[in-house]
Amino acid sequence: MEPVARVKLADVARIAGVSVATVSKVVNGRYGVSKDTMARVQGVIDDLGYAGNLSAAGLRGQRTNVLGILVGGFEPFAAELLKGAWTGAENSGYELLAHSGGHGHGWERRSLARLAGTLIDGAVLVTPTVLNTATGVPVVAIDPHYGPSSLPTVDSDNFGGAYTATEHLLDLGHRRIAFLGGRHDLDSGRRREEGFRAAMKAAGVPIDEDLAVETSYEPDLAAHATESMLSLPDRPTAIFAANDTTALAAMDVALDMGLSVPGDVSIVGFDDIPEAVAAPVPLTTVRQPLQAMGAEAMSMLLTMVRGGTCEQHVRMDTTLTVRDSTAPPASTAPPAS
Amino acid sequence: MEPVARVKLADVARIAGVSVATVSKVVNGRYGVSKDTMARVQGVIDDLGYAGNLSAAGLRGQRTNVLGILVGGFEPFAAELLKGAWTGAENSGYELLAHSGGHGHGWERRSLARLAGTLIDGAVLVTPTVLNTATGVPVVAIDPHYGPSSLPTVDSDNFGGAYTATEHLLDLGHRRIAFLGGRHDLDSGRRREEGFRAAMKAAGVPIDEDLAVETSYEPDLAAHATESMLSLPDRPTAIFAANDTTALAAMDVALDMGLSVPGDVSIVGFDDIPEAVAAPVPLTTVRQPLQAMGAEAMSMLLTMVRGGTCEQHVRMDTTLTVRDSTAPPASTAPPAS
DNA sequence: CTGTTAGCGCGTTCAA
DNA sequence: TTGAACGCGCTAACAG
Repeated sequence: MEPVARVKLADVARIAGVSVATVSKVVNGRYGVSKDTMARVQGVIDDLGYAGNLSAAGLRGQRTNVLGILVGGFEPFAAELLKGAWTGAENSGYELLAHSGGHGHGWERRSLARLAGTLIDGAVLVTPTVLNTATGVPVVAIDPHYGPSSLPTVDSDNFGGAYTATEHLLDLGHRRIAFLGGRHDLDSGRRREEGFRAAMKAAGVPIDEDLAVETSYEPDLAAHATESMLSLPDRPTAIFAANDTTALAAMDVALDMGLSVPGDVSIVGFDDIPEAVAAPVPLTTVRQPLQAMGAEAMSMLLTMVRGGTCEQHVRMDTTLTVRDSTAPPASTAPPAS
Repeated sequence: MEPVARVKLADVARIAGVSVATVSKVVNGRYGVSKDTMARVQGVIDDLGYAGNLSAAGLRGQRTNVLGILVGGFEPFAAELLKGAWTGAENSGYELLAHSGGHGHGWERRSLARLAGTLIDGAVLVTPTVLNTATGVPVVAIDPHYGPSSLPTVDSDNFGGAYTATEHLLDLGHRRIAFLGGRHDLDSGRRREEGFRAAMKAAGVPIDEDLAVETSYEPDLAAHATESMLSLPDRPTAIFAANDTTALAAMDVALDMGLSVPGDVSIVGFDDIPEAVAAPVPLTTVRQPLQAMGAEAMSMLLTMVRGGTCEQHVRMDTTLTVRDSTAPPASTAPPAS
């Protein structure tokens, strides 16, 4: 026994005394229905609270008027992009469907395959690493594997941001700087590391490779690495983490170890997620305009689904946002200017 | 000519030299396929990168292993709930689909009708005002129209939170307090107003009804109302807004008018969205544990889709979070203790 | 203007 | 162990 029968097109048709085709036309605002019939059918639709089944409509028709945002998970980074994408799609006539496809490798291709064409008319892909563009619907990538690719892409100046952040630490007098690297399978991750290394090199400061680790942006890995490094006899005086989540994990560890931030160790992050400013010690970080990036990607997608063409690559600026987690190293006098 | 053909079950079957039924069994791990066949089919699936179409599978089958979070829009409040719901669903074996159903009245019923049963096996409804439970799938409501209803519900102590916030302003010495009310069609909105009124009454401070307006949580309406009230000869010395979004809109207006916050006017919000702490003047607000609420709702939903029964009503505590947007009124000495 | 009909891609009988 | 056939709810041709 079905718990409750959902009302379907055929129910409306039966009660209104017309065929399903006619109801479909009314629902979709197609021409070829008399005013009378339309009114009667609409009345039944309202009475019954009928709303078309998205799966069925998508499976049969060509369009759904729904756009997708495909992410690995609803974490703070993706959530900011979501907010931006939503504002970018307001009054566009499209509904939004955000899909969290699980963490396994290749989720982006899988998500796309499962949704594209039938459920969504186009998609924004967040940090995709595998790009199989054979999907049949317009796709825009945010912060993908290989910077600008075959897909229209939105990213930010990761190299410049990392360079500036490292310079900031160097200017404060830090020399022993640890680097919590991100994901090497993302263009952004590699560029942040390049920016770090370039700034160190330009300052003539050698990098202790034991202090440069990769975390894949996993907070747990970052926490472990931080604990090891801060337990060293000659521990680093500063940590540059390739994203805020790992920076905050590092901060937690440092504080738990009884160290002062920034007194004993300075910490810089990357992204400027909302959690950065709300941290125990407000985090100095490289700001990416995440909401603007989401809105821009959505705007590009809208252009494409409407048949237009858009920029192949939009790069946003990053800005260093200095808060309370960075200061000169304790044992060092401020650098002579 | 189709742009690109998506790979479907039939393609896999053809290339593997078996029927679609066999491929379907392999995909869904059903019994009745020889090891050899299974391996060959799996190989083709991997080669082609096949992933089943969600619409078709949902339309035909009974379950999709996808849970929905239905919201009016991806704004900060909903985004926090999303983050929590995501953590609550990790390692559950379910994918998540967040749907932003547009702003029209009745979006929650419409969203549910379009997704439930075929696309999603259950749903978390965020601030629904119309609850037609005839959907056939388990549903959990967060912050609904009428507190605990026929649906399992998660909310927070809205009355107590508003009472405490008002007391805070009264304790600081404020007497002329404006109230930017929320949505009367939400239980939470009415309770916040009740809390405000109860605290004022308990303190013996009369409410100037001209200073108590409803904004429906619309920032524009809040901004207008604030501008009017702050232009009064005897303007209020404090504003209690029923949510952070309207509180921040009020703050913008006050600052734009050249007033000091909290020097000229104190402002208190409700929710503690991430934007509250990042505001020009960090906002004093009543904190709802939004992420915990999202996680709890998802956990209840998981229990239900797995056939269990869950609490009918979970109420979370609210806590006043004092930041920089509140202070004693300028012209008044601190109250004698 | 209205109704009949044929699938969209898949899961599930049931027969081979 | 495998495959053919049916139908989920809907849209789009086309026929009336």
